[in-house]
Amino acid sequence: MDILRDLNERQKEAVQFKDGPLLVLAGAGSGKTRVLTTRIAYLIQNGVDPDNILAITFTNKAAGEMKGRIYKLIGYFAKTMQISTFHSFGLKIIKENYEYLGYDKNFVIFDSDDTLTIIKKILKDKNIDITKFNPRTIRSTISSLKNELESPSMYKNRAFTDFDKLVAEVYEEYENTLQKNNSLDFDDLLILPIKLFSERHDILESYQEKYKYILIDEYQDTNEAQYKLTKLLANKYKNICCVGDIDQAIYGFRGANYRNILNFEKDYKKAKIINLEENYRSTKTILQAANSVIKNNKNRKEKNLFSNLEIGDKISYYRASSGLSEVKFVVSKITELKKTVSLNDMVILYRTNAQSRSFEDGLLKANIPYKIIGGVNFYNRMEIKNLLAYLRLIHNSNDDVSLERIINVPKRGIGVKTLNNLLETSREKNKSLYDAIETGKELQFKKIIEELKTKKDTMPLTEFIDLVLDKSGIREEYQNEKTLDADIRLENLEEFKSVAKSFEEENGVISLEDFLLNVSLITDNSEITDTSSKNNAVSLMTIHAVKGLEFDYVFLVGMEENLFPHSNSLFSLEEVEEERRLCYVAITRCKKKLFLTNARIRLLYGMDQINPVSRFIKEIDDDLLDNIGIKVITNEDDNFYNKNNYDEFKKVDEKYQEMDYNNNISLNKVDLNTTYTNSDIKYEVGDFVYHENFGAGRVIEVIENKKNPKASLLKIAFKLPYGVKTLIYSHKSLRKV
DNA sequence: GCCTAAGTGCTTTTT
DNA sequence: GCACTTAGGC
Repeated sequence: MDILRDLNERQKEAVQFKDGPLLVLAGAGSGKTRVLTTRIAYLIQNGVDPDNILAITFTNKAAGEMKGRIYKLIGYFAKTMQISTFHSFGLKIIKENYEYLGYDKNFVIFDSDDTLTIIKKILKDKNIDITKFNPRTIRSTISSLKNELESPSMYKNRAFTDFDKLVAEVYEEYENTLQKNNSLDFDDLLILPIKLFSERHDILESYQEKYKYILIDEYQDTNEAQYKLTKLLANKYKNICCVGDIDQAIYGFRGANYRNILNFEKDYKKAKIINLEENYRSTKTILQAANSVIKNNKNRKEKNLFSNLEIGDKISYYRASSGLSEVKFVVSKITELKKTVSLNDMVILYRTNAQSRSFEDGLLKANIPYKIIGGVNFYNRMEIKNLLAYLRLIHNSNDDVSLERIINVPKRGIGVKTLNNLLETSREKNKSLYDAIETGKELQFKKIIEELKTKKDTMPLTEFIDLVLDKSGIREEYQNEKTLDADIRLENLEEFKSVAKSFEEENGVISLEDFLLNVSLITDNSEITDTSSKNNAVSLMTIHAVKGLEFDYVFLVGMEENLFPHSNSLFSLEEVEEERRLCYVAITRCKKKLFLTNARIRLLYGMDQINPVSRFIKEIDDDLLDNIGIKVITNEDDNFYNKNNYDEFKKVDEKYQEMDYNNNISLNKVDLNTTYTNSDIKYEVGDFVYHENFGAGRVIEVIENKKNPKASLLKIAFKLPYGVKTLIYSHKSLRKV
């Protein structure tokens, strides 16, 4: 079979390029995955041993998909090939070298929840006020440091502010705690292999020999650690093929650095570079919209992505009066579409997970099946985490974090006091909490675990899980409760068992150890949330989660300033540009028809927010947009709100909601007869104002300039998604409401 | 030690 | 709006 048959010239070139460094700059929808998979097949057809190929993707989903596609091309060989995410590849290396790295065989991986618990505990021990220093911020700072390969001692030398000094201390303590618990965090999965390779050249060389051909997907999203890891591995043979697109770099917040792409030529002399610029996915209209948005980024390389597909439909833009009416609009469109189109071809995309709920409600009411990808995690539910903690403790009795979690679950009368005593003893005797248990109710708990330990290797995993549920008393507790909530939790536990079962079916007999390690890798992002779905369902997900996928019909919702671009990003150009790339990713997922929506007022986190139209909408050429319903983006329209006081917003909105849904036209006739002038406005504390970028706000302080009253400043409180932000402004950028 | 009520702070995106 | 924490009564 001719695997090259359907490729264009550029794609062929990329596939056939054999030895040496190769960078493929692949625009959205240009057949990137196809090139990668075909290239792998081609290498194998031309004599490369599949065992010598390493392919790295970003998500488990992408890895799975790539495996499937290679399997289709070349069959059997695909099974043994190493196709995985950076993190699972790292885990593999660690498993093969745990002793050298100083871990016991039964090490476990802590997810971000566990690590947060550790950080909180360290802060408590140090008597640090948690309200002053946010544990999450500390955690993410430590994570960034780790990904930048900066050790606690290195960081100490350059920590000068109070916060930095604290982080340095906590970081050191945190690393000790992980070590003591015989555990790793996610970042360690990348760092430890690097450590291993840097210290042991012989080991590095054996891996270099094994992985003679390396392929990396989504290269623009690699961070320092990932970059370093690939560089080490590729250093000997330099058969490295990286694929990426700077315009789709959306993981800067996690330390990814798209400049790794720009530096490729410096890193690998005589690198071959191939541009893929023909888009096979989207209509001309959609592609043009995407291009007109992304061209506003200053930090990028100009490129010319084109489509030879039809012009297609215009993009529908709907500005709803409220969050609710935005939902109604989307649901009504889906209802209409589903008469002729499969629900599987539709997706609702949003910037933040919090936005999914209202769409869920709407779809539920309309009886439209949907599935949520990502979002509130199955593995994050209390009952699952508790069960996992049991399993982990059984597997690794040094795991203090898990022990603390479950020693009193279900209630055994072991409270704070007992636990503190136990902590004391464990510290004195330098033992793990588990080993420090000698008396009392704790001992009964220990006996349960001991008994389970002896049984763990005597039965299939699913049976063992049942045993844990019974012996621990978890099942009994929920059964006795007889509430809907408890029933759901029981169901979730059953669901967890079936996850274990499918692991067994896939891999044959699986040890508790392998199960735990595998589960922790999918822990933080699953696609299990699958509420009402059969085989036919609308997908809901964040834009981050949709990367790499495509849909005929895309609803991109919440196109408002503060939401998208997100309010946290507005203060830095770099971050706004990342938001813009995110928008580019969202638009380019769409094959046939794109819907953009937003709301004038929305209820978020319990408060009303009034946001301006997203700048990304304004960046799209007007003639590509088809405005449905009320007339939009005109100044008159925005002024409509500005002319009212805030309390009236809501009343007007209620009216709007009825009207714009049933009778769009009448809205244009609304005239409030209020005049508005820009000069000589006196502001007082309590006045409502409207700002171009931040939306509605309220004056909390007037800082007068007596000499020049017009230069007086105002302290304004804006209601942003997570509370109130105060900013100081001159009159100029504001309008009184 | 356990339970409840009240209070607080928060959520950008993910392996 | 929610999840998590804390205080105080039992």
